[in-house]
Amino acid sequence: MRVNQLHPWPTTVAEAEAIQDRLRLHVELTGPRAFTLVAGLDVHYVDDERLTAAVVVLDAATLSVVEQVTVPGKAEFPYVAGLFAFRELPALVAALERLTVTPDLLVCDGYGLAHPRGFGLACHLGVLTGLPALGVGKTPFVGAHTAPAPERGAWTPIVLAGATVGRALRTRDGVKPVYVSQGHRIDLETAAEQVLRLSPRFRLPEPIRRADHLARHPA
DNA sequence: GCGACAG
DNA sequence: ATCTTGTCGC
Repeated sequence: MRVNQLHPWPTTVAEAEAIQDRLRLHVELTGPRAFTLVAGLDVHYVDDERLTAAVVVLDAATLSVVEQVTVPGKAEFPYVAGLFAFRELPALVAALERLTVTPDLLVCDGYGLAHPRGFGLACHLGVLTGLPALGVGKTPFVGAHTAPAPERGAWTPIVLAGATVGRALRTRDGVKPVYVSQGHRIDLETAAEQVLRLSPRFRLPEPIRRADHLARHPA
């Protein structure tokens, strides 16, 4: 698939934050409610410099693999919480560009709106590609929330500065929740619904599990 | 001011 | 992210 050209790459924290503040204005919080091709994205670090980006496209109805791609790369920015996307974005974009199919939805490993400046990795990837995107975090990051009930499907809002920016969502009975937030062109209800539907068996959505596995064991 | 801080 | 054992439960 085709991805818009990357903006000039930041060298400093201030430049990176300025890019987030500018691109944030392009985020759309509503979009399609159903999808046919869902992509999971993840990165595995070989060492402090080198990494492997993986994208796996699944049939949304059957969860079977339609296409998968890995791309070697390097971390393009130091790790700074809140600027995490700048490490992995170039490699993830390169992987997306190698896809012969265009997914309907990007399921990203990390946050979207639930971010200090409201522009996490899922928003960034969504805006660059123009595709609906959502973020799934494994640990709480920003905002306040209470623990959801222990049953699969239970959820509580994540609130930041008085606004709801995501949901703590239980995808398995008695297992730690995941943290869902909107990336681009999707509403929160749909994002949470998709994460639950894509996680029929394990805590993490199948697209992310597949991408994680592929990134660790490149083809 | 200090510590904590998505992956 | 990663370094890491055994243990419990499906």
